[in-house]
Amino acid sequence: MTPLGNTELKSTGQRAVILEIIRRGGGHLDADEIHQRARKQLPRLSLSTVYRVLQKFKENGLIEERHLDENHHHYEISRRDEHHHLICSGCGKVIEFSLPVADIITARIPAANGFEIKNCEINLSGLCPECRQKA
Amino acid sequence: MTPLGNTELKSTGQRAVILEIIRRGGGHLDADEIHQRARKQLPRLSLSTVYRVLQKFKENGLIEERHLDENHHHYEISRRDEHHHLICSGCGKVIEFSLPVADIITARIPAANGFEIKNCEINLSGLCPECRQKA
DNA sequence: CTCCGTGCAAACCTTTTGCAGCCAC
DNA sequence: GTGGCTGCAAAAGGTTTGCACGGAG
Repeated sequence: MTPLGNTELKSTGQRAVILEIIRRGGGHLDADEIHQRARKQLPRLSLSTVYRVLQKFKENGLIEERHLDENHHHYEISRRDEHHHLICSGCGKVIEFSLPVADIITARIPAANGFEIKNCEINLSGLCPECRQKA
Repeated sequence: MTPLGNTELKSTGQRAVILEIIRRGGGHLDADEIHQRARKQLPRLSLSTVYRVLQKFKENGLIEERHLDENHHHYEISRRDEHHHLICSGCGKVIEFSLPVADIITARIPAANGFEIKNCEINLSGLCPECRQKA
């Protein structure tokens, strides 16, 4: 098999399946969901392999780890744009949006002067219009 | 003993000690650190009590839960202003700053229209000027 | 042939829960 | 006196690790 992306990772069936699932997953799958979906094709795939593969993918920049809630890690394919997620605590709907938060902070916060922001993640939750109406 | 704040919580020695530790803690203690510090005054205090007290304090708005890293919950005394944390991954230094992110998003993101943002937390990490120089 | 990758089981760590006794109100 | 609070121990849930085997390069 050909290598995964431009990485030095060995290309295996498990990795191909997992990467494809993440790609198709719309971006908000946790390890357990990935495992369950992957098992349909690879019934003997173990959860620890999923975790190890996710770790490797992350190290190699193929995917990014998100923390949409405080209990799980979620994974999505790496993208260029800085984007964030707004989650409805009523129905679980996820709204994605772009906002250069790091730039805004650098520009507006004197205390952040000279600080090199490497990682920026926003966790937002609230109620979407539909759920507000119900409440 | 007098009630804690204006809440309906029963006032106990354990709660007073824990609240005082959080107050003095500069705002970034996790449950285990709180437990260890509290034990100096209450050697028999159990970790589960710490968790239960934190839960109660949170429900009653006395403290807020933060997620400065993905592995632990951190706690700080509730404040009025929307403020966030910039963490140096080199030395662990925490820079606090105010920024009405929720307002910025509401104003700039059409997709967020009608969404009621209840909770907003930013996780930022990077390198402070000193650590940048060392690297 | 050599390592890296994998499955399995067990360990780990933070957080939660069940239960019996205790204390603030 | 009663219901909430506490300590202890055990469980839960997500994630990591040790080990021996197997497969990619």
